[in-house]
Amino acid sequence: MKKSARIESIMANNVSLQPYKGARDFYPEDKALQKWMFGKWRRVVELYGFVEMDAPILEPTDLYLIKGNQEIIEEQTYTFTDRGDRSVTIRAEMTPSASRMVAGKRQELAYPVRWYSIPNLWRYERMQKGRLREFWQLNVEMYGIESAAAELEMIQIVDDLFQAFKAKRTSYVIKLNSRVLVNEMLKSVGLTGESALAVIRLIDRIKKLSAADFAAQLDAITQSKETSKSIVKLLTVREVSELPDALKSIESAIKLDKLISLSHSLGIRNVEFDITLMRGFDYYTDIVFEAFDTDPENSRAVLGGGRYDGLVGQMGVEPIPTIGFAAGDVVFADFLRTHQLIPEIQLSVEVNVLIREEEAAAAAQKAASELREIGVNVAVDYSGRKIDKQLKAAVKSGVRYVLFVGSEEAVVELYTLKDLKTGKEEKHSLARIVSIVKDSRK
RNA sequence: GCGAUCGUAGUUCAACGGUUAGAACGUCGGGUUGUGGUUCCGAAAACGAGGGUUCGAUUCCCUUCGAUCGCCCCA
Repeated sequence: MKKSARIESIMANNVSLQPYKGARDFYPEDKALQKWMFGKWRRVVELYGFVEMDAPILEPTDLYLIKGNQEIIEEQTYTFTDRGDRSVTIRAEMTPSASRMVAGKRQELAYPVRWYSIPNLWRYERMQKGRLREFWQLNVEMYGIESAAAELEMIQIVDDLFQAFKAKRTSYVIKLNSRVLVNEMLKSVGLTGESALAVIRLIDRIKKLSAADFAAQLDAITQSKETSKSIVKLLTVREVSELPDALKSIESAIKLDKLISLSHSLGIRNVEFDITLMRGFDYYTDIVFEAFDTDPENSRAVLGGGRYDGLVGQMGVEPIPTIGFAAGDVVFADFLRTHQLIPEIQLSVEVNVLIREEEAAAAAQKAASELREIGVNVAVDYSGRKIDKQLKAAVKSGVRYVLFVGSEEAVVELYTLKDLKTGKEEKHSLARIVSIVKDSRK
């Protein structure tokens, strides 16, 4: 058999030890951190009755196209043709898959449906802080509730997600807005359709622009200094109550105001109205929200979402009111790091068995087996190195306990257990060792 | 897609248009030390890749790959 030129070239040059661009290798300590973070996410949403679901990592490209934005699909996703000549896309978000699944079983689901997932997603992007090509996302979606009770629950969950990591409320802020309100606001100054959309996209970037640049670009869209002026003035509003009467009396504005005051009364004081909050996609139908790190180090939204009542209906079935949000693992971890909320994380090995001399190998093996039977995670060092080397390696691995097994210990069935955290070591029976290790788990 | 900055042992850094590109920490082996520490001895280990200029390139130039940050976009 002949090797291809490509394989030969790869072998001559060695394969790269780097992970693919924008993707990460998860060494055990990285994976442990991820598991820890996801574990807390799961705990929070499950407390609210959300259940975990999942979907294929590959979907027909069509599924993503129904949302309309063809440009994004073409430029920002991994899309290719499979061997059966079908166009497929690696999932870049979870919402379409979840909507598809809801639509598919819409008659038999128990509403309200509360689903969550932590999928890995792929987007063909240029990297910058908080943005990679492969990332994980906590997706939380509730189907079938039209009232603002759903919005309030989402805000509570968002807050709890931060609270679960002991974040201070001064370190993050939850911003709220309404797309209906924004549309009405633009309509009130005579903007609709394309130009309204253009203004929305411009407002979305307002924090990146100087006041002069913003005004200039706004003028270019509105073609009227008067209109621009009114918009700029409206954008300075900080409270719903400061809006003009015609705007603050619309249903969405009232709902927004109520949501904010209810959140405050629940102790979530860091919820605020932000009329410049837009979110990139156009499918939001009313309330939108985002949570930000108050440290300017992390400028991207930690999470974001809103109400998109139209999405399930786009699968060709009756529409189902839906609200949801997603939190990215990269930005969330950045937030935790910035505020020093990541503790030292233990790997899953609990005991390292060190063998004093070759003759004790069988005894060590037996001790390890007995511990495993009772559910203790045990690794045995078979290297045959001197005991100090074995101990050093154990320390380096981060394991909490080491168990010394030599021929003498094997005879009396008392082993020396050393707690590497406290430095204490004592001789114990295996039964006693099990209870010590289990106690240490808390 | 565009722009800026940057690529030297595992890591953090050094040097240099010209012999074997240095160090620290880390790693591995060994000695001392009762089992992490101390200390001593020894070893492995790098110019991201490909072109070009040059007598000679790790150094200068180009391309490419990668990293970081920003723009665009951000589901």
